Amino acid sequence: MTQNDTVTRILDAAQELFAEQGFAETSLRSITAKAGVNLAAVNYHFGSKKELIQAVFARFLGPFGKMLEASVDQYEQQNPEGILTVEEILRFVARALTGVSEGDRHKLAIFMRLAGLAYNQGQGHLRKFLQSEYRGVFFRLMGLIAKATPDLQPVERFWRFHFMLGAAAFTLSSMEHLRAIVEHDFDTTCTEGDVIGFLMPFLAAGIRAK
Amino acid sequence: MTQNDTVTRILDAAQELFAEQGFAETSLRSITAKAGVNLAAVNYHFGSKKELIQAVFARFLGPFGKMLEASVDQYEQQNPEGILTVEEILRFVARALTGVSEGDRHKLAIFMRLAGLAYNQGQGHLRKFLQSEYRGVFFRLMGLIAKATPDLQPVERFWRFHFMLGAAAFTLSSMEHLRAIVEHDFDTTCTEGDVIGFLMPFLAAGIRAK
DNA sequence: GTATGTTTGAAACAGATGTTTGAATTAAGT
DNA sequence: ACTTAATTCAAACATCTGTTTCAAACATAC
Repeated sequence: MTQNDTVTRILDAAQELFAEQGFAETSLRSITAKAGVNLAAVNYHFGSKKELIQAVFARFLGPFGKMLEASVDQYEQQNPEGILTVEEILRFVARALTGVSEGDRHKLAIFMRLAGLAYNQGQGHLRKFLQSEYRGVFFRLMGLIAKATPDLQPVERFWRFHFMLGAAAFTLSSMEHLRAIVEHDFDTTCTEGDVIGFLMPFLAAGIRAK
Repeated sequence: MTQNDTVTRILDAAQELFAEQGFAETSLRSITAKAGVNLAAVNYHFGSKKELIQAVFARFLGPFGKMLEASVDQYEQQNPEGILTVEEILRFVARALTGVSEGDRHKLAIFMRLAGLAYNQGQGHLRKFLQSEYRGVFFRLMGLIAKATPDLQPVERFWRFHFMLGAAAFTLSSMEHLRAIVEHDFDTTCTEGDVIGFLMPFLAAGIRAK
């Protein structure tokens, strides 16, 4: 009801509108209108629109990183010297993603869109913010993949890792649109879990091709 | 030298700035300034900013579609009843892409970045425009892939097609940045052809996983 | 060379944007 | 209860946006 409620409602509204329209296309006025708060509340609580975008992302990234590291830690404690397969790594990632985003359908799409934009944009506040917050999780993941694909040349593994990242970021970030197409063209519905279920064997097969 | 020159210079400048900054983030004033033309020239020659965005795409997508259809036509004439493998399809696409963008080494990366942005950024009009103008090429490609993967469920094939699209768009659009990382971290250089050489087996293995 | 249609140019327009202000309201501390 | 700090609110601000205007420059045809 006091500060926390306003902050949360702004984050919720911004998250949803960002997922629907993108960042530049979403105005602070539409966010505050949807949240039912005053326009000035954004600048009061977050400082600027950029910081609001980062806050939306941080609210997802923080728990995701912790959840992923926790499951990996737990595995490595129970299986010292154990080596994860690619599928197991992907399953850890998927579980962390869906675990964090459960209860809110757009959270995953937002995260992926932000990740994709920050990666594509050669510079900007998004990329810097993402790099500083994401670095630890990123390198940990890379290390696991390296262990799982010992007979792959480092350079090719680097590229394949980014192919995976691209397929995931690109598809999951526009999942809403693609799911609408599926519903229209194939008369079927796809849950978020279905898409991830399709995605994982694709990625696993790609990374150990040939 | 008169009209055509102004139109071309606007398209060139817009193409480059869109790829660097995105659509919503690029103003008509920055475009006309870079092109060295008057601000009103955009609305005079293209009608609106939306139509300018579409024109940028049409200039690349038109020749690409024609070149792709031509090579497929030629193949089907020489090999009636022949069925292309996934690798051969990808090679046709790659050849059409590099063929259209030859002469400008960055054109492919720019277009891929634009394509990625078109998916990720809002721009509903772009999606509709691309769907209505290039449905032919899209469905033709889909049909070829369907023939090459007969034992795949249509819905899963749809998703895998977009996984491929995502891996390609994401990676090729930020190829320059990723190549810089490779050079720094692995002390090796990767040509554009090398990356495509890494990409194609990854995609082929992914689309016929399991 | 004059008339006609096309393209450019500088300026203004109408509206939306992120941000700031300062008073009013609410909550917290003592 | 009184003070103090935190929060909300309506309004204004400065700037940027895409678009329009209309006269000047240009090319073209007769």
